[in-house]
Amino acid sequence: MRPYSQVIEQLRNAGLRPTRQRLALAKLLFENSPRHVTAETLHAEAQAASVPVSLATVYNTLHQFTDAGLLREVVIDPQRSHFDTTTTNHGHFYFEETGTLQDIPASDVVLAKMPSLPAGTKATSVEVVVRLSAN
Amino acid sequence: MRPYSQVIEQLRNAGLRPTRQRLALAKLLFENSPRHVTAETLHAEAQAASVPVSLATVYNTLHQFTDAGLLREVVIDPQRSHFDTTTTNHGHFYFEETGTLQDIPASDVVLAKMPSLPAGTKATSVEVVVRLSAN
DNA sequence: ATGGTACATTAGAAATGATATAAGATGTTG
DNA sequence: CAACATCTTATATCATTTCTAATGTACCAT
Repeated sequence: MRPYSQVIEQLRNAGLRPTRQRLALAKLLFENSPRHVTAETLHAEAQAASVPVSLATVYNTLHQFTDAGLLREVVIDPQRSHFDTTTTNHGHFYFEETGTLQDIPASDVVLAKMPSLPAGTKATSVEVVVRLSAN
Repeated sequence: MRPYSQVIEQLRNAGLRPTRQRLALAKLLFENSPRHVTAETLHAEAQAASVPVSLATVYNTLHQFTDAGLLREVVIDPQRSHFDTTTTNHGHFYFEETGTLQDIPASDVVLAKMPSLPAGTKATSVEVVVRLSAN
């Protein structure tokens, strides 16, 4: 059994070597997928799991995974970047008090129609963001 | 004719004095509304218009206007915050190459239904973001 | 397999850049 | 004029990026 053969394959396709750090972070990310992390929270998790990895490497890895299509960056928090293991278009709830994210079930977000795009452009993502505060 | 009576009124309602700087920034913002700015671009505009105002004041003013409901903060760019003179819920195109924003006509963004919210929360905004790259 | 070489990757520290804060100077209101 | 808000400049903060030396990895030839 080779639990990461798929991730390894995707890393190779992206020209990324399957290093110890990348595999450890991939394990944390995808073993409990779907989930959302920030560089800080993932770094803290790695430390807690006794995976020695520097914060700079966490940042690099998150961006490399994003470029490789394994993650999606979610820009929703003015303070920090979030990353999502679900890479298909979908919406998010953002809890303003806690700064955490939650996926909106795809069935709950239905765009009646796709807006017509400016000439010469193509859409790289379509996202619906609902900001929430305590009631 | 008092071109800013409305803005002055709204500032007063928010407990903000209509100072020279605030009125000058309001003029830049709302005279060519609807529009989008960042702290940097608005500061540069003020300088160009010979309105001496510090960058710190621009930041403060943008947030005060946002709290007063005159502006809306748009979180869409991992690098900086954008502010929009249109405060009602609406969508944005984000041009990844240039980092600029453009409103999506409201008629073009129609949510088939509002997602059901987690218990104990209320939505403070609903936004649709379409990221664009060159075709 | 083994050793070697080129190159990718990592870590830690330092740099960067947007934004926030502090303290003193200035403006505004009553 | 007194009380207080606002502005400015400089400084602080914090997330993120960059730099550089050390280390790891892949590929090649033996």
